[in-house]
Amino acid sequence: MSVSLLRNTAFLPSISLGIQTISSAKMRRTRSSLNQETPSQKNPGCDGTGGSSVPELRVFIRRKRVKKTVEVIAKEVKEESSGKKVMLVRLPDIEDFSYSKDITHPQSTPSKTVRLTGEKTLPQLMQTEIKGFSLSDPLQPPSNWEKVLEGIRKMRSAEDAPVDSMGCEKAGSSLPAKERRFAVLVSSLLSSQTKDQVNHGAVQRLLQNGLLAADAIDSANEETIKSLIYPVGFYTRKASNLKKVAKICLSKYNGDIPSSLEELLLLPGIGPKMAHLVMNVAWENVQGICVDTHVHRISNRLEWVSRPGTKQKTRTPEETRESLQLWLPKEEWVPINPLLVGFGQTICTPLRPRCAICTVSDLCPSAFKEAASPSSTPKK
DNA sequence: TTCCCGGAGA
DNA sequence: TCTCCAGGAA
Repeated sequence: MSVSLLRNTAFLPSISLGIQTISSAKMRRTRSSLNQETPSQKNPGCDGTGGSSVPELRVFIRRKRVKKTVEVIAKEVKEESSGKKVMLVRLPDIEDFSYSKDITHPQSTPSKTVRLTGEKTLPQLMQTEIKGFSLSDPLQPPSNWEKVLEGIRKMRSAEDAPVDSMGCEKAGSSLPAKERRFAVLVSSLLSSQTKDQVNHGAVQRLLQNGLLAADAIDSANEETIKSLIYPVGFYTRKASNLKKVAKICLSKYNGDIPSSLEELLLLPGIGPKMAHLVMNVAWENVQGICVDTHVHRISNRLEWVSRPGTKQKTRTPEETRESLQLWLPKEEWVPINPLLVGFGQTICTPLRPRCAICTVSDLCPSAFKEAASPSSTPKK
């Protein structure tokens, strides 16, 4: 729930804050590492309830890329007319506001997106924030990220990786819009856990056999589909998923594909990575960064992402996506995937990365920390 | 966390 | 011959 809220509000003009509870000890560490006074220290007379029952929250404002650690000075639980219980918290120096957090589902604790319940407009909130908190500690993008990206771009333009020519965005590019979208969906479904060249061949065979449309797949024999898509990874399961997806597209979307992230995720065999890819490519609607294993690995090696409130590496591609989206400018959300995938296939490989031939190794915190490849030439 | 599949590369 | 890759599902 919090995730979809976050997605829906992150780039709208509505006021949306990310808040996560962190422990007092962690908070103290954060503070001392930043060597700064807290807002409550500046304003000790606040009428907070104090005591250990008041959680400390980390607050950041997405649109301004500002992150500050503050203490909550008051907390109360209110029940709304709908029956939903909401925790209202008050933050120091922003006394006009309260922030609410849905506590009806207490199991979803680590990271919350909450809505402002006050009546201030966004510019007014910004003024308050800027007045209340110094901007000396904004949620900064990682240092030199633009240099790193530029360096990777240059390395990538110098050679070809499989992703350059075989990506799913090429699927059915000559088809009418609806068929093209379905082709993108099929290509995405098949391409997961599969070398791109293999996937490309499978999509071509489906196309040549007139099986790149929902109705055709729905009426086709599963064994036929299976033999056509072989040897993509997990072809048995994918043939079965393809049939199910075709049936759903036919019955619910008139042969077209779902146009929202949430509906795409309901399709069997479509997870977060592919759902974002399909939104980007088929609908040209960027809902989030398409994070696969390469983007996940490289973002962590560069220390571009971390688990919320910590410096630890992210553990899943989804965590990486959320962390990356906090600072990466939206115009980079689409290009970052092919860029890092290609880089990850040729140079920043999972095993024995080729740091010796990487031109941004001097900017990479992880350079030369893993066993290097005996060969200095990248594989194709 | 483990399994799924087939191919690539150590 | 063995290990690794790759994303989703259970």
